[in-house]
Amino acid sequence: MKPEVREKVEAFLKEKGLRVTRPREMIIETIFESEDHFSAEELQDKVRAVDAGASRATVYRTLSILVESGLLREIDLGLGVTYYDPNFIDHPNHNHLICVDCHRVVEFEDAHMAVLEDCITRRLGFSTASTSIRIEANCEELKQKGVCRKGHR
Amino acid sequence: MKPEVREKVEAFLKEKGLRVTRPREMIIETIFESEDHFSAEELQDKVRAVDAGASRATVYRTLSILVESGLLREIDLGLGVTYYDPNFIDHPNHNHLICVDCHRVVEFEDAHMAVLEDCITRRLGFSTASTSIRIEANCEELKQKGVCRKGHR
DNA sequence: GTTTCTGCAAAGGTTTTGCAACAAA
DNA sequence: TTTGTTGCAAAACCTTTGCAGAAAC
Repeated sequence: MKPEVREKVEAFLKEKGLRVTRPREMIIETIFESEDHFSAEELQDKVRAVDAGASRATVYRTLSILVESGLLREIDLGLGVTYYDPNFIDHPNHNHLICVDCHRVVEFEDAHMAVLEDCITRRLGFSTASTSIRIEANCEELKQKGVCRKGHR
Repeated sequence: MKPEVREKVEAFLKEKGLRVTRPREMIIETIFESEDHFSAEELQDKVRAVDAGASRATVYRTLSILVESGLLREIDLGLGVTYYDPNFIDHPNHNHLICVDCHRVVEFEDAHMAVLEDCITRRLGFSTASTSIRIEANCEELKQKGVCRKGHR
């Protein structure tokens, strides 16, 4: 876990008066030790691998707390399960491109996009306090060579 | 149902050799007689209101067929239920702005956005065959006046 | 010692599916 | 008549919740 992330997480726990329990600690550690997106189930499997684990209920409850605090963000990859993104602490303005072929997710930041997004949003009568852009696309590699790095499909 | 929509839907049914049954007819008619987004449950309620209705299973099965055919698109409004958008036949390139405050959904098309989206997508190694952009935003009206037209929250 | 948290198991809600009866072509 | 479709009910899924025991502070 990066120092600045650890700092924010610890500050958050202290501020909210949340108790530092073993399951909670393990879950938070596991989430922020990687930049990968994950589902609740994937998280639980990871936690179980390094420790006694935590119950499904505790996993969901901890996720819920972190999302509410803004440290973690829910993202929809169109797979019918909620995924979570731990990278918003480091990159508050990133967006996602989701490959509909291989389900690969690529994070990107683009200043032009941010400006344009802001224009459009205002024009429609909204403010940009909390926007997120998701692009669904097709894998060029798959289209041309019939395969893609992730190997799905 | 607009003529061009009816044309495409009928062509699709014929091409796939799908039978024109009463429930199927009613469901398709109901979907495309309005431009509203809807959930499976909302659709079933609407169908039930004008006719004997159709079972939940048939509603879901018909939705599934239409989505597969490209006549209807699933959209995620972040409400935990799948919503459907019947407007892609008329406006294949529109995008959605979703108000996280009132859940209002605004459709928009923007040429600059389309170009930029294409640039970013290519730069990342993907093709733009099937992209969609979703902007989450806050309602300006709600922020300033404490209410918004939809009345939620 | 309080207060919060955990785990379990049950419940909740949406979507899918197996199967026998039924209807379209 | 043949083949595809329907409806029902059950199952499958993911996620949430009530509650009693356990753990943090």
